[in-house]
This record gives sequence, C-alpha cells and structure tokens, in this order.
Amino acid sequence: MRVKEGNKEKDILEAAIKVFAEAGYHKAKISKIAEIAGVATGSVYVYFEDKEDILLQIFSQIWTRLYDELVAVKTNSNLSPTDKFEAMIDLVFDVYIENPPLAMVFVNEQSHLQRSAQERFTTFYEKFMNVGEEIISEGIAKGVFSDSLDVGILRYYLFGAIRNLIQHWASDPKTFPLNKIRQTVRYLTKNGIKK
Amino acid sequence: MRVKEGNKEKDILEAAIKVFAEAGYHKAKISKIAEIAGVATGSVYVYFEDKEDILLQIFSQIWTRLYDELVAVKTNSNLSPTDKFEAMIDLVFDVYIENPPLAMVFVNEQSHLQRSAQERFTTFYEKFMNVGEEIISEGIAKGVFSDSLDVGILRYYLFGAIRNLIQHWASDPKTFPLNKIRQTVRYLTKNGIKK
Amino acid sequence: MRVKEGNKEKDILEAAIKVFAEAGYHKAKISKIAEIAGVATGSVYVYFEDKEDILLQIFSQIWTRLYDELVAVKTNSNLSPTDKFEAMIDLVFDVYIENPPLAMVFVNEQSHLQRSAQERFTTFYEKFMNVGEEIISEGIAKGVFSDSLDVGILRYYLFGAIRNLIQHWASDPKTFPLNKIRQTVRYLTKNGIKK
Amino acid sequence: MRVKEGNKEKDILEAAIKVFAEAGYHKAKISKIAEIAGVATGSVYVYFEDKEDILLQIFSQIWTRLYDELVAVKTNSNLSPTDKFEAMIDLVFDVYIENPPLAMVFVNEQSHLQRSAQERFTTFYEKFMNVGEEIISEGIAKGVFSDSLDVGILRYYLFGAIRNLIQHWASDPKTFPLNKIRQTVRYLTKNGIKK
DNA sequence: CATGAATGAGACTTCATTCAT
DNA sequence: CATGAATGAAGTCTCATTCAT
Repeated sequence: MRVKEGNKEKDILEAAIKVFAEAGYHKAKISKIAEIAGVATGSVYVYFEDKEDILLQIFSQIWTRLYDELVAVKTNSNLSPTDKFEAMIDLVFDVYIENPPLAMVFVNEQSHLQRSAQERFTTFYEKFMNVGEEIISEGIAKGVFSDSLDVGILRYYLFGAIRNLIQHWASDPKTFPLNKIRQTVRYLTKNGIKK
Repeated sequence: MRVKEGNKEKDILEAAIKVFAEAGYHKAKISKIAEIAGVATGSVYVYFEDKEDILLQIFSQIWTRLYDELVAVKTNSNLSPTDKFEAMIDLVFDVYIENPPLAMVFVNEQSHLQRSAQERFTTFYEKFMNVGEEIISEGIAKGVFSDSLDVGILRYYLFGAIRNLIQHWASDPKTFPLNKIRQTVRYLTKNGIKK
Repeated sequence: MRVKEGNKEKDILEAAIKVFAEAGYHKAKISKIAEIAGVATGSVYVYFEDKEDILLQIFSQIWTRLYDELVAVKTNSNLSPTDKFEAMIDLVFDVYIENPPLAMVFVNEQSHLQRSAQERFTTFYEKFMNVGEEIISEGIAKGVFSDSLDVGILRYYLFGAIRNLIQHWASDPKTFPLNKIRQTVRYLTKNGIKK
Repeated sequence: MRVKEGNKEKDILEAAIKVFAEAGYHKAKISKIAEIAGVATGSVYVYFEDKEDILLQIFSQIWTRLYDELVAVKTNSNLSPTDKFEAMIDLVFDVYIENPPLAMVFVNEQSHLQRSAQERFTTFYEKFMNVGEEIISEGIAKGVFSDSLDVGILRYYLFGAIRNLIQHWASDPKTFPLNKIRQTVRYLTKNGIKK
C-alpha cells in the first residue's frame, strides 16, 4: 500500500482546482481548500507561497503538459500540417475531458493571473503559443494553409474560440456534447462558415 | 432640494469602467470609483445597489447597445447574409474601439457576473446571441453558409474568438492594430485556414 | 373640509410610533418614518431635532397624558385610596388598549432614553411617579395600605410588572386578554399570592 | 500550533458584559470589546458568530444558571411552596448581586434579543419560566397560594417587577439597598399592598 | 514538517443629517 | 416651510497569512 506521504502538495492542488472551479478564485477560501485536501490551513503555506501561487501552479501544470504534448505533435514527422493542426485542437480538448473542474479554472481565472503575475504567467503561456504558431507557419510554408492570414492573430482567435466553448460546456455539459463541439471547431477552423 | 447637477450616475459608471479596467473587479475600491467620479463614497449607493450592480449596469449598457444595433442589422433588407454577418463582427469591434477600458472590463469580468448574477446577466447576453443565431440561420437557409455546422456552437466559437482578441488588443494595443485583427477574423470566419 | 396643514408633526410622530414598534428604535430608519408620514425625509428635521428627539416626544406625550390623568384621579375627593389605586392601574392599561404600537415603543425603548437623554427623560417620568407615590402614601396614612412597605420601591415594582405584562400582551395579544391581565394585576397588587 | 492561552472566550464574554452594560448593545463596538478582552478584533469572530451571538451567549449563560438552580429548588423536598417561592425570588437577585453590569445587560437588552433572535432566545427563557410556573402551581394545589390567579400572568408580573427594580438598582445602587428591595418584593408578592 | 488559533488590515455598506434650491 | 439628493463618518465582518508549539 502506497503511503500518503509526500502527496500533500498534490492533494492541495487538487482541492484548489475543485474550490476555484466552484467558487471562483476570489471567493475561494484557503481554509476550504485545506479542509478538502485533508490538511491544516497552515500547511497550505508550507507548500505554496500564497493563494496566487496555488493558481499559478495549476496553470503551470496545465501549460507544461500542453506544451510537452504539442512539441511531440510538432516533431512527429509522420503527421501532415493538417494532422498536426487537428492534433493541437484535440490536445486542448483532451485536457478538459479528463478534468472538467480544471477547465473551469483554466478559462475563468486566466485574466486574474495575467494581471497579477503577468511575467511568470506569460512565460509558459507564450511557450505553448509559439509552438502552435510554428505548426501553423509550417502549414503555410507547405502551401496547405492560406498565406493571407496573420498567425499571431490566428492563435488568439483559435484559443479564444476554444476557451469560450469549453467554458460553456463545463458550466452546462448537456447542451452540446464535447465531441460535437470539437467537430464544429475543426470544421470552422478549416473551412469557415462559407458553403 | 439639492438637484442633480451633471449626471452623477453616468460619472460613476465611467469611473467604474476605468477602475475595473485597471484593477479588476475584485481589487477595485468603491472609494476610488467615487473619488474619480468626483462624488462622495456614499453617493455611489444612491445610484447603485452595490458593487456588483455597477458591473451589471456596465454590461447591461453594452449588451443593450449591441442588441439594438444587431437588430437594426438583421432587419435591414438591403444587406445580404454575408453583409449582415460582417456587420455583426464590426459591431462588436466598434464598441471597443471607442472605449478600450470598457473592452477590458467586458472581457475580464464576464465570468464573475455569470457566476454571481447568472439570471440577470444571461437575459441580455442571450438576447443578443439569439439575434446573431438568426442572422446565421438566415444565411444557411439562403444557401450562403454551410448547413453542416451547428449555429449554437458557432456563436460561442465566434464570440470567444473575438473576445480573446479584443482582450489582447486592449492589454497591448500596439502588437496588432484592431483593423488587422478585424480583417483576420472576417477571413478566418468565412474561409477558415485552408488555402 | 379640514386641510392637512399643521399636522405634519403629528403625522411624523404617528409614523414613528409605527416604525419604532415594528423595527425597534435602532433599526428604524428616518426615511421610512418620513415615507409613512407622507413627507420628505428632510422635513422630519424641520419638526424634530434628531432621531432621539422623536422618541423623546413620544414618551413626553405619553407621560404628560398619564400625569394629567393621574393628577385628576388624585385630586378627586370622591375616591377612596383603593379606588385611586385601581384607577391608576387602569390609566396605564387604557393608554395601551387605545394604541398597542405605542405600548411596544413605551416598554421597549425606555432604557434607551434613560441612557441617552436621562435628564430630559427623568423629568416627566418622575413627575408621574411622584403623584403615584402620593396616592399610595395617602392610603398608608389612612390605614388602608400596609405601612411596612417602601413606597419608593413599590412604584418600580408595580410599574415593572405592568410594563412586562403589556409587553407580552402587545407582542402576543391572544394568549392573555388585557382585561384578564388587568384583573390579575389588581388582585396580586392588593392581595399578593397568598390564599 | 498556537494553543489557547487562558480562556479567550470567557475574556471576551466578560469584556462584552462590561461594554454592553456601559454603552448599550447598539453603541457597543466590537473593537472596544476586543481591546478590553486583550485580544485582536478578529479574534472575537473565532469564538462568536457575530455581535448578536455574543449577547445571546450572555443571556444563555444567565438563563441556564437560573434554570439549573430553579430546578434544584423545585425538586428539593425539604422546602414548602412558600420557601420555594422565596428561593426563586432570591435566585434572581443573587445573580445580579454578584455581577451588576450583567444585570444591566440582562434587563436592558432583552427586548433586542426577543426581536432578533426570538426562537433561540425564547427557548431558554421559557424553560425557566415553566419551572417557575410549576412551583406556583404546586403551591396552589397544596392550598397555600390563591387559586383565583392565573399563573401564566403571574410569572410575567413577577418577573417584570423584579426586572424593573434591578434595573433601577443597577443604575443607581445607592437609593435602595438590594436587600431592602428583596424584602419588599417578598412582602408585596405574598401579601399585596393591603393592610 | 504540521498545526490551527490568532491576527489585523481592509472595504463594503448604512443611514442620520445637511443644505442648495 | 419643504424637499430629497448628497454626504461621509463609522463599524462590522472577512480571511489571507503568521507563528508558537
């Protein structure tokens, strides 16, 4: 049997995701996070600098994973630019299918971090975005994607669209199944709305 | 009796937009809003229920304007579905070109309202969205837009994309000029990324 | 037709009795009193010094009436000491039968005035009490009432008993009819509990 | 961990009695209570829900003590109905002889609690009163007390009389010594005013 | 490392009172 | 006299953070 030693940090992080998702960052109480994590309030400060640091770690975790997987996609020589593009979209969706509360935190609290921890936040955010840009640029270079669009803009366009859809899905999962959303995103992104 | 001089309600609303944009809703202080508006702290409560009510009025104002203008677009029989669609996108951009801090508040604090004042918020949000959906549906019916996409999903897709772009533009207006963003959004939405 | 001129002071006083009775002095709002009185908030300050002054006027009014009537009783040579004593008790009850909300204010807010406006309050309170004491002393002198009791204490005893009963009656008039209460007070005061 | 030193809860309660007695419930400041108790303002909220809860605990404490002692009196088979009745009166006086500020709070702030925390308040108030009623009923059954009086009314009569006397004594202890008051109450209650 | 009692700064909100009209 | 918009002082309560054990 695995002893629960050394997992407190993870426990707190998971509890925080739950509490942030339900209450929002500002209304979330450290004491509630500690309670759910099964530790004392003070213990939270053994593992994290302060409340914001918890949020930062959550985002760091997500982005690191997204980044690693996106790099794997990008460097996979078996995939066409279109395949890579689709894999990129899938990546983002997959993270949230596994953990809907995480999706809530991700989409809702981003702006807080951008304001308060801009530098630390931007670092991993940009790293992911840059790889995405490279994938798209590669497609343009190979003549698969239109060269009349600005990749810098495209990345925010795409990410915002997905973020908003995930937010709606996370708050009301029944109206649109995630697979339907994913298909529509693929279609729209590739073809636009024109017949 | 002491008669309203000027328009204190409007002054407070404008001050609030400024303060919310700079500090974010939660860190914004009522006393600061009052100071900028040039009124006493207590006067804020003559015109607004509480802090949240101020935010709600800001959103209500934006959405009401967007809704009214979108209805005008929709009922304008001189416009083709594509024209209407483009006009809809322009509409959203125009609001923020006029008032960048308003853009910040609009994109950053939406999730707060959705959580705390869901019902009141959803009302005007949905009204706008429904008209947008009708414009798109009209285009599909006329065979201009693809019938293989879900309009319900499309609206969140499109709105999320625009929202995210505006957020980036508002926080860093120099990297991408708003007109370039607008053109890219039009292009992507209509044609997707494929060559 | 009588014009409503010159009655604003009375209107405010009556409204105040209603509001003080329902909400208690501290939670009563001047604006609410003004609203019920049918005047503007500011007009309250035309007729009264401040909030406390309103309460003081209410008490002053009650005590003045009680005092005048008690003096009439005392100086009525047709009445025996026992008659006078009973008339005194009836006096107090009669005020509240006519106006239950007044009873609530009278019994609940007395301690506030004693603390804040001791001097002004004590004046009319003592005036009434002194006449009461004289009636009792007269009964003692005539050998009708026991001479082994302290009249100074008796008056607080009696007044407290009545006050508490009226308070219960005012907050829940159905359990004990006021006449039953009055009879019991007469019986107890005269005979005590012994068989 | 930081362990409770001394008894902060008790310190706060005692400080509150002092402050409530001097300033009255509504003008009492939490910060003042904390200062006197020697704790930080926020610590008050570690031990009590809110300001009203402090008052409620004070009353709860008094009533619980009174109730327990009254039950002991009632079940003491060595005492006659008259003894029990006198012991009941003594009980109430004894509480206040020990702690005059407590008397002030008890008599002055009762009506506030009855309005705001009616249910919780009524519970322990009624418990005491019911035992008192039983003692009196026992005396009636044994033919010692008059059967022509309503015990329900008697209890409010008696309690009101004592309350008012204690209030006067607490605010001005020199005019009537408490023992003199107590004797008069006994006399009046048993014999009434008749010679 | 772990604890959780204790802290105290901070901000929203209330509302009696004022005063320009 | 009458008004009611405007004021601003004041105080409750919250909760992230600390630290003695």
